[in-house]
Amino acid sequence: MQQPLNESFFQQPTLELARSLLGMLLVNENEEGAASGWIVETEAYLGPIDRAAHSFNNRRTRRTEVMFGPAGRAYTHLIHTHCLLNVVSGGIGHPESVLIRAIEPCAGIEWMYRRRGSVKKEQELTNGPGKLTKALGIGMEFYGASLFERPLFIAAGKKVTSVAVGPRIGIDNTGEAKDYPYRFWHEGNPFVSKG
DNA sequence: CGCAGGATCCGCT
DNA sequence: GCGGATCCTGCGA
Repeated sequence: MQQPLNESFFQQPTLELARSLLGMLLVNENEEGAASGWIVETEAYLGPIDRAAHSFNNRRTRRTEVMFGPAGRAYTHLIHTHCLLNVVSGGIGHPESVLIRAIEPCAGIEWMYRRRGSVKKEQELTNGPGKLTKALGIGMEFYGASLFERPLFIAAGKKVTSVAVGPRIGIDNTGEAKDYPYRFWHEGNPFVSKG
């Protein structure tokens, strides 16, 4: 049984947190058991100065409210028909977050296949931000939930030695912000969404 | 109250 | 590789 990380893990600058999250284990426990995967790809969103972030210019609405709270909570939001999972960082009053873009399946793989429906290859279960939330059964009901407490939490995983850095994905129409090197991934891992 | 657009995925070519 | 699905959020009137 995995143990959640201490809350203090999340008390670090957002870009360092995005790097530190690589290799950590994302776990969701429910009535069926536990499904989990190692984080292999993340993206940082630095609110006030980052035009690509929902919290750009400190925009504060019901949707972005949780990012103004303490670090270590979950910021979930819908895009098209999918749910995306972010880790809130930056501390109180600093609306920053880290998007979990891809994970490598660890436990509960059979349930992931069941939730993902027609997917046949293990690689396609979790190699995208909308895919991994569906595979793990994460939805908007986790908005604001603490990621250092069950049932949805982050635990110590394996050490990632080879880290690559580059621009983010899917945000082409946001001026200079699209070129910021805020994306981190485990180099060579086949479960990364691109590259 | 209506409209424009988005941190995506999937199927088909 | 490309285009459509599909629906909520934010903003302006």
